[in-house]
Amino acid sequence: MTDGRRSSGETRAGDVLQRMRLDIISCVLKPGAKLRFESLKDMYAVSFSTLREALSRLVAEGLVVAEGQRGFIVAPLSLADLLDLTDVRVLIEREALRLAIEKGDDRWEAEIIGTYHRMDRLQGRLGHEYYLSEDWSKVHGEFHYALVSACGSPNLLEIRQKLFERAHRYRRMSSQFRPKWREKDVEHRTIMEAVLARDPKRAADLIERHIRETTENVVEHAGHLFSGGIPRSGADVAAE
Amino acid sequence: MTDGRRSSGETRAGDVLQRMRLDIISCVLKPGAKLRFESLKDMYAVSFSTLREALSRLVAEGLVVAEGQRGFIVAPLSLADLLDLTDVRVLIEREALRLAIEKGDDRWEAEIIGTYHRMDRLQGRLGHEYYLSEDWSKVHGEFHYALVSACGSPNLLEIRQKLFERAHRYRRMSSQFRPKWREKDVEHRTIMEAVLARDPKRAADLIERHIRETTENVVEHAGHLFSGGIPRSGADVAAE
DNA sequence: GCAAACAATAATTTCGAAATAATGTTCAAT
DNA sequence: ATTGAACATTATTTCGAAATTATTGTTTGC
Repeated sequence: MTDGRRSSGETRAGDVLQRMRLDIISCVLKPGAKLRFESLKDMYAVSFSTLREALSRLVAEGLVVAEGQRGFIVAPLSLADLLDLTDVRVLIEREALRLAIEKGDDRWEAEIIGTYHRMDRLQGRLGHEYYLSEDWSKVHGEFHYALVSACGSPNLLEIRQKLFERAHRYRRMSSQFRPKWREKDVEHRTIMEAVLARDPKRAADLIERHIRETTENVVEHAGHLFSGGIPRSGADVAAE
Repeated sequence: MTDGRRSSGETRAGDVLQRMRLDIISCVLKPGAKLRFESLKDMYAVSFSTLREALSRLVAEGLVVAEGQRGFIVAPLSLADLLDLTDVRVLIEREALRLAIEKGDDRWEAEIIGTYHRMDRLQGRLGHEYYLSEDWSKVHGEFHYALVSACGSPNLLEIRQKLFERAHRYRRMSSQFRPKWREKDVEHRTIMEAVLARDPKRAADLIERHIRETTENVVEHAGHLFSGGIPRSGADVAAE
């Protein structure tokens, strides 16, 4: 074993999978970028087959695209995909939140309050550009997960998680253009309050607005980064 | 190349993936069964790595479960999973159908009528045990896909497809106990009529009933095949 | 007789070389 | 100058052996 930090019970391929997923979500590996095996082999210090396994799983997650027999690329971002993703996320998040509010117990409430607190404090510590921090993104993700975690549906949670991760790449695009993140902060608190007050309709409406406003932010501030209405990869643009 | 039938542009791993998926869905590979590499290597005539890639993708699709460093098993079926799957499918199918009815054009209508016709004729040819036929299952799947295909959301369609395939394994369980498939036949026609009449509410209600009744059928006729009512994985049980 | 430690076996997981497909280049013919 | 075929190069895909890890069976000490 070359890396002692590998968590027990995990295969090396699973380990690389997680690391690559984070790198794609955080755009270290850029959308549309070609994934050459030689580079990746150095980057993650594993062999062809192990890489291939990780890439294959990422394909099924929608973060990587397999191009026939021409290798793999990081799944491109496009306006069309963002808009579609947003609609599907709204559907899933609303339902998951509704169910969680219906079924959640004390422990669930505590987890929400806890993650919100951590997110809030970290935010204060990081200052006004907190949204650029990967640490904050992590806690932010945990907060949103906590909200719906009590929905009782493993399938819904799994689908939600994959969509959330894909959406993070778009969020990151707009974060570089300093959007109105202060408003987002208030939204998180408002959502939490509605959820803890067990108001499913209000909570669902708030989470929908939360998601849609973020999307609008991306379209407004970073929409010009997309080639057009047509979903095209960065590689395609570079090739012109 | 050992197999000339490999479709162009496809990798061998992708080919094995498809074949394994069909074998799992049709329960040639039985739920919970251990997937030993030696057997699979003979069965699909490929090497370790190629198999591993196909298995990895199936893990991400939820048809196979990776057990730490103890290999792979076919994803087990359980009552809890069936019930959860049913609820999520209802959510997705309703929305997809609503959108399709809103956006569908003439070509979409024609495709629905066409697949229904094929399904109906094949059924007549196959006689009263048509539901055991894999050919019929294929057309049946195409009919249900046709209904929602015009929804305009690639993400929704992809999620729906994966859930549909997973559900097929449960449908198959009950089909061996001769459920009331004749009623299903009438339902398909009724659903089609509601869809073509562009009645989203009625169509969504019908598709929901269609899905839920099939689930109830499975629970009633084949529920005893599940280990217990409690949703627990083999790993959880072993850990106690 | 039982349990723990150890050895033997059988499985999975990883590796890097070999095969295969895609891409880029040269060069002749129009 | 442009096209296209043949060749060279580069990258991916596949393979099977080697390393690692789990499982089974055996022995040893209590």
